[in-house]
Amino acid sequence: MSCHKSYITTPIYYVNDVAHIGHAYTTIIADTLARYARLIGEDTFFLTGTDEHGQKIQEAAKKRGKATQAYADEISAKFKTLWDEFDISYDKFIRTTDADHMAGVQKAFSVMYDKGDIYKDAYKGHYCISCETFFPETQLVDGEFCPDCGKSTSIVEEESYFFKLSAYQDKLLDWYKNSPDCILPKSKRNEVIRFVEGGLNDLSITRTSFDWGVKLPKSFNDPKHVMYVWLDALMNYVTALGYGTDEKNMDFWPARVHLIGKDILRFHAIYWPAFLMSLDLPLPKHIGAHGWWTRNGEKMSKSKGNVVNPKEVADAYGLENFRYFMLREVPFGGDGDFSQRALMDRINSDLGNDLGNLLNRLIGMSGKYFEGRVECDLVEKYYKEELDEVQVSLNKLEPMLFELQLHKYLEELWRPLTVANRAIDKYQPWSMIKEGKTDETMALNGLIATILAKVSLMLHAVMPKTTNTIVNALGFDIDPNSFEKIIRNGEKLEPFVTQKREPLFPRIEEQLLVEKKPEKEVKKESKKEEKKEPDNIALIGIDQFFETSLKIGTVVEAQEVKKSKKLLLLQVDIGEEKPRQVVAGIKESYSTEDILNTQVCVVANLKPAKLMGMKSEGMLLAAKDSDGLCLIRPEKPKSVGTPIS
RNA sequence: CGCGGAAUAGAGCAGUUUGGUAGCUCGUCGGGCUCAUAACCCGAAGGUCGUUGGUUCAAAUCCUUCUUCCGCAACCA
Repeated sequence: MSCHKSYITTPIYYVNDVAHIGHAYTTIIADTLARYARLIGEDTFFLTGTDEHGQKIQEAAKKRGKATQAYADEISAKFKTLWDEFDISYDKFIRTTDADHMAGVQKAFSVMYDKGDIYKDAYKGHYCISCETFFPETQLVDGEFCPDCGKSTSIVEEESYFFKLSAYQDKLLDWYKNSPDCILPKSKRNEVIRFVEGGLNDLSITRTSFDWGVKLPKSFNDPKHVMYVWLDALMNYVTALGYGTDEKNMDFWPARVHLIGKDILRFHAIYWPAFLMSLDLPLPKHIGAHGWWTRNGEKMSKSKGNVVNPKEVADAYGLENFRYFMLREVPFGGDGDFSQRALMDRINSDLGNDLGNLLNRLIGMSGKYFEGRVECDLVEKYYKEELDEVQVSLNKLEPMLFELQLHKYLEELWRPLTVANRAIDKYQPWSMIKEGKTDETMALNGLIATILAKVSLMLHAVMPKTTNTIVNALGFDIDPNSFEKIIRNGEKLEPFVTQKREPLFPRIEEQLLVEKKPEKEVKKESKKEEKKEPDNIALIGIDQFFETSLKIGTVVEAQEVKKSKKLLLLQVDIGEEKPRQVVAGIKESYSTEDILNTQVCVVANLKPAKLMGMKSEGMLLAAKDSDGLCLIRPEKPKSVGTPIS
């Protein structure tokens, strides 16, 4: 092995989320790699955990009337429990609220600062308080207003520490170019390269607007700052190994692979390596970004009620079957579709027919012809050709795994099963036994057993318990020792005796879970969810409501905005001298014909904003859910300029 | 013209670097077999390789036109 230490990570999951299939997918891929690494005898460290800092958590806890830490404890425990139920073999579950993590982050901050990569800036102007974001002069609307929310930006309001990300642009590009596999799949690497080539801005890495985070080291004597969530979160990958504290496991660094979802690619592929360079730490070998899961071809969303609950699926169909399905079904990096049909097909066809049934055939034949005895001594003598064919497939496997080509890995791993099933047909043991070819028949059973053993060993990382059940029937256990013997050294199986057993993968004839609820129920449910909202939103007085000027307007002109997916450029008459120009993000749901000469509700006293270079002097009221957007219109035509209240 | 990717059998995909008989999995149809979970094995049908033009003895592959889809960026007042 090229590296005898294997460090494998998942992201730390944000505790404001509920665990969904995406979390499960990342974690299962990582678990598979970790299990395989252990099986081949590598010293392995597998990390997962939770990200618990940030304003959102602080607010969420407050709303529920809980202490922030208590709230974080609660949700973090839910993730941990889920992974335990999912048989995830993590070596450490890190929490960003762990004392040694926080100490490590502070240490890193000092190191970066001493290196000159962090500077404090009183950032003159252009900080939007409500968006908590800085904007360069060029992006501001009319030289003052926030391009995001249109509110006035402030000049000296917020001070912040900055990380000199811009200084690492060339070094990052060198890394991408010199390490073709640093970001997988390759298409994502290209994306990152293009982005970095476009120029990097320095990164604001502290906040003063909330305090639920890691404080700066005491030596800075600057207590109002807490570290920004990405610096805090990303550092977990090394603090988990003892960075900045006992350094106990730092010899696992650099990571063999960071597994992530494609949504957080930029943080991992740009910020993280830059931080590491600043800390003079080596860079990870691979960053693997996987795609999304859809449900029956549709995007999953709460309002559609079609979110896949991984626990529910695992309970119904079997955890390891589900693992197999997720890894086999989609090419790494691509989006995958979850449907019970596809899952059932995989279980019945791949697992039941090809694998489980092969074990049954062996049990049947050995039972009928040899009272269950299976011996492998003569396998090579009679079936060399088949053994060689199997070996060709096995030899291809390992590189695929560490290149994250799990679907190809499993596809290739199934070839030996076909070799076995075909051999039975070809040599017809039921005829051989009648002809007195006892040795040949025994050897054929030995061949099947050998193939089952090898496939089980190579499948173990994906289906740990199931494969152990199989090899137990073949008289041994899966461990690094048996792996070494049977896979690496090609040793023969010891003689064993088979026993009848229930099929490993009973056929599934009907969907086990009730599919998507009827439309009406879904709507009810989403209404319920919406009802919850008011509890969380502060009440306002009527005066405050009247601060918003809403008016009826008629769209007198409408045209598409070129190069924009969402924007329409409208002229709306709201009873003033001239129609207002409004840039509305409704192109995906409304064409220019749909909206021309129709009436809409306009927010008339919004500060002007600039969108893709065009001035917008108002906004249209609309309701948006996952199915798209719907304008709010007067039920009957009203004269333009009519106030709404 | 912001950057990039993709379009191949009913479905999902490989093949394109380096032009030379279009392949895999599932599904469908036909046959075989009985050790086995209506499982297994063999065979067949099914594709003008998105569109236009070109280079070439020869194009899914190289160049060109257009169309559609998808990422990223931008943007959602």
